[in-house]
Amino acid sequence: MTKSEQTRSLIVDTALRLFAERGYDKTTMRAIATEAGLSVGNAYYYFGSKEHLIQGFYDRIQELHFAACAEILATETDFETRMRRMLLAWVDIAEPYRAFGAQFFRNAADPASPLSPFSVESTEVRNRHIALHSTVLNESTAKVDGELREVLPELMWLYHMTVVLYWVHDRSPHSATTRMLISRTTPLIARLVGLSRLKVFRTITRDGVQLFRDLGWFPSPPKPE
Amino acid sequence: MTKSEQTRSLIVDTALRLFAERGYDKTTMRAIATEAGLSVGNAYYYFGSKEHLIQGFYDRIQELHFAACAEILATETDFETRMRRMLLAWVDIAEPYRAFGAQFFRNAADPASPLSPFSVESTEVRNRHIALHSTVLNESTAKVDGELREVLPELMWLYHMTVVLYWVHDRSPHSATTRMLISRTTPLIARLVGLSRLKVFRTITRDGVQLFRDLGWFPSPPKPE
DNA sequence: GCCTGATTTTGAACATGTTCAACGTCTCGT
DNA sequence: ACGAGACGTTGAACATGTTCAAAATCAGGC
Repeated sequence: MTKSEQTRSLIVDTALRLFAERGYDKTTMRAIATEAGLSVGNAYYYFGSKEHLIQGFYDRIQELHFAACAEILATETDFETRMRRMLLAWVDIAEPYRAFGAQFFRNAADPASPLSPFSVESTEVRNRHIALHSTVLNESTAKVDGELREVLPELMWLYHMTVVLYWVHDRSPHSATTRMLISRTTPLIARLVGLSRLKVFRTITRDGVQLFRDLGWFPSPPKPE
Repeated sequence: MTKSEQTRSLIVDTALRLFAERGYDKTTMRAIATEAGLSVGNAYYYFGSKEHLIQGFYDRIQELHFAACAEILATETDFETRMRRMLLAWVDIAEPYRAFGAQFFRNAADPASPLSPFSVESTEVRNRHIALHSTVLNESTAKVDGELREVLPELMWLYHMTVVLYWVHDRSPHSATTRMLISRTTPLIARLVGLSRLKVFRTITRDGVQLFRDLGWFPSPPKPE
């Protein structure tokens, strides 16, 4: 690890600690710089803005989530169970950050922000996450309509994002309500996915998949600066 | 209209004009105050923050949208057509604000913000909007499963919010992609709603509706200050 | 008309994210 | 070892949302 990488880590560590202690808004760039033992300007040399520090939060969560999923996905084969446990694991991991996690999504919802899950800058993280959903699906025993199968991981990711949106609004202890949402929607989804092969559904499934394809991703993701 | 109301209107008018001219971020509170012919502090006497000015934007859009829908809903009886035209009317009306509309949703996504469509402060606007969706449904010829019918307007509103989320990311000319999304999802939804009465669907519909009810609205909406 | 309290208005001061010109340090070819 | 250019660092200055004590204005009672 180079000196420069060390400094980056140091800044992210300090920032996340302070965010956890006082919340995002209450943590000033001056405080972060001071705590990390460098000047304000120097922090800006490494991170273009305060928002960019949040990327460290995302990366950390994703890393922990992937590790937690490895166990689950190695032993479980039922589609619904895999998906449910994968999502619940995410909630477990994100739990400590919930208090100030909401602050982050203010930026995430801004299409112009590089932190938006739909942004070009997030492509790599997003694709890695979609790949995780692929694994959940492909190594399961689920029987899925052929056409749907191809886009299903992306749809599952969108479903995950919806759960996250719900989660940031969730004030219940231990994110209980979000957990309920997950435990009760995954069976519904699994059933719908199963039904996708029925004749009555065939045409509607096909139309839906075709529309999703025609839209590509989001209409025209923000250009990289 | 009292003097005080006039001043409020004046501020909102000035702000919206400047937002449209230069965008949200580029418009400073100082500029708004100067243009409106008052002091910065005075603007803060009427609006708690810059964000609060955005409420004026929402109100204006809703008013125009309701007016536009009146015509449509008076003549058309087909459910899918009513819903589609209602949504397309929204896009028409919001079009001029699209360039900076995205900025607004940064706040809307923050659960702590009174501007969030899910917030307690937005209850009235939200209910009025849900009532509009009720009208779209109830005065149409659509045949819907009884249980589903009760919650469908709320679900339609959530669908509308999803379209709006898509719209803020849309960079295509004349919001063409969003329009395509609308024109092609409404038939799917209408078909699904129709299918809701089929036997295969009955149980899944019932479970979905029950879950929606159990969740209440969002888990625990932010308390009013 | 004048007093009193409420309402409204002011602008300077403050907090904080961000920029930038200047300066230091490190690397590497000669 | 030296010079040059790249890389890293600094802190003061800037921009802008927000606050607040003071002043101005207004409304109503006498």
